[in-house]
Amino acid sequence: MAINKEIAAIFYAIADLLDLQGVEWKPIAFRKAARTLENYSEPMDKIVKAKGIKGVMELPGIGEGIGKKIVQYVEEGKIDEYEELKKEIPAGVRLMLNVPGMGPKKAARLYKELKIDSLEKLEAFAKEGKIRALSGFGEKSEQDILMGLELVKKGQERKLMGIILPYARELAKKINSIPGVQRVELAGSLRRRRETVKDIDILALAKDGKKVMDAFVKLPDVEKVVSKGDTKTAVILKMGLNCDLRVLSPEVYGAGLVHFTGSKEHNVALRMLAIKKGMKLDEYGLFDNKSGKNLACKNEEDVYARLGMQYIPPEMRENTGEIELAQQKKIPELIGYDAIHGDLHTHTNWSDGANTTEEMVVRAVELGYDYYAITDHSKSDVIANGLNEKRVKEHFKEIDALQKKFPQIQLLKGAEVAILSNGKLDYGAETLKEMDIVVGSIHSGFKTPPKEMTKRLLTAMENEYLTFLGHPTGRLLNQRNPYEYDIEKILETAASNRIAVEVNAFPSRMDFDADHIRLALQKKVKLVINTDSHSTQNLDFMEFGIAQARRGWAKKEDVLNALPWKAFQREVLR
DNA sequence: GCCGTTTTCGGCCCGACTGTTTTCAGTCG
Ligand SMILES: Nc1nc2c(ncn2[C@H]2C[C@H](O)[C@@H](COP(=O)(O)OP(=O)(O)OP(=O)(O)O)O2)c(=O)[nH]1
Ligand SMILES: [Mg+2]
Ligand SMILES: [Mg+2]
Ligand SMILES: [Zn+2]
Repeated sequence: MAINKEIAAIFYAIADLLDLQGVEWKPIAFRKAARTLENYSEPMDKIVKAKGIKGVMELPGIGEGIGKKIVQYVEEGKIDEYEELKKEIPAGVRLMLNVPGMGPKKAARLYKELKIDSLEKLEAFAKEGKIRALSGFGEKSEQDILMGLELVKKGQERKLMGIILPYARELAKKINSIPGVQRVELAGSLRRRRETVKDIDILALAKDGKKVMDAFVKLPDVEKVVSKGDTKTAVILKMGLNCDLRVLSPEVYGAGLVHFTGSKEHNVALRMLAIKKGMKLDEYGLFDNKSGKNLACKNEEDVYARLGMQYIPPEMRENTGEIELAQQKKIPELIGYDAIHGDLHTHTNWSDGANTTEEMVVRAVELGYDYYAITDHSKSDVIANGLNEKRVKEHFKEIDALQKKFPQIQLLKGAEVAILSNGKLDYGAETLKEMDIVVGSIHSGFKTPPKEMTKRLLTAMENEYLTFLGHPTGRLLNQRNPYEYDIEKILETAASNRIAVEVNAFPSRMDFDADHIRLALQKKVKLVINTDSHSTQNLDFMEFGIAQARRGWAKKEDVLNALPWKAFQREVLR
């Protein structure tokens, strides 16, 4: 897992360095391989050990050349070509690529012709007006570089989708009320519901693009205009993110939305498919090469259909096999956004939640849930004000009383029980047996070596009371890496012990991720989708968890809390 | 460097916007 990310990072670096050397095509190949590794949930060392180079060459975009490099990294912890490239090009030159507007061609020229090999030198040269001496560079280029350097210093990290989506919806409404705008859609990674987003991409349909753009850049949300045309405008928003607005004519809604939803890799794959079929695909339509006729542009369905494919839901558009599935008409019926009947991982102010149990239950009733589990922290999670056995009993008495008051919802007693370092659960059987839902979570010892961590989880999964593993990799987006263990082994055990795994919808968690979900489903492990709410507002996070499950190609049947109460009771509670 | 029911060689997505340009390369989405 971590090793895949390590190798991917090296491949991205190799791609950049080759780009700087003006090498053609190879950078694309290395980036494609890097992306394959990032999305692959089995660690490369395991594959190499089991099947050698043949094993890695089965993966898309990985052939003999790149395969050998993976094997070398697994065996020696380094890759020769990368070591060579690093000697040829100073690290600072690659960093210069982070400056917006600075690509490999410009960076290479600044390095070759002015010996600029660091961000500091770049700044100094720009300030002193020494860059304009180069043909093709001018005063404006120097200003752009200086402004770009400021952005690099700020260091923009990707933002949490769950935080940005509500804001983006509001912004979309404002754009929708610009005169002449007929329709607005969120696009890009937001529409695909990636767990993090770099920017907000919005598609607007209107006849007169220029008018819309003029009004758009005057919105109070806009801090600064980066570029502005009649059909494409990029701005920096006051809230800190960039926003790309694309305005297209309503007739090309479908082709435009396919294009602007992406992913890039999905688009490229679709376009190559079109080429094979004697057509051309862009944001204005799918065109027949011979007649030049626009064959499909109105709806997304039309575009896919004309390419011989089923409609592909946005959450699946990552070019990780969905195109082949759509060609075989085997796109799964993904779990719907209204399919969840109960939240199974929630907190109250008995531990570290902000609201009372009753306030949480009231909101759960409002959300229309059939059942609702209250799962506060266990005693070892002291910072989270975890409950000892005595307080658990008291809390459960309160829940019994609330059940009488709210007969329209089935309240489930539970706990998010710490999995201790020895793998034992934080409560004994006499406490656990009183519970309907037992969430097993790791909240300590994240750096435990993989072998021990695997054993720890296996021990926990021996516990007959365990219902599911909570936030199963423990990652915190932008903050903490996943803890490492043998995921395949754990999933196989989960399947045989009938223990589910969670898709945690909390915006900074979103854990499992899409690739782990797909692996879990391959192993016939059931999912539960929960908010891990610490307040009544948090209960609205459910849609993000469902999105994540859809990104992992989950169907309703794969998700335990998509079962209506009676079936849930029969199949899950014991 | 990868890949193949039209290819084992010769392709590899395609268009918008900008700056420095007299006709377009570079970057980006
Ligand atoms: N055909 C094509 N489409 C692209 C390319 N780059 C981007 N797009 C399309 C698909 C993207 O989803 C969409 C928005 O671009 P972004 O750079 O904002 O990427 P995206 O939103 O997918 O991810 P992000 O979270 O912003 O990094 O534009 C490209 O190189 N070719
Ligand atoms: Mg985007
Ligand atoms: Mg964008
Ligand atoms: Zn929790």
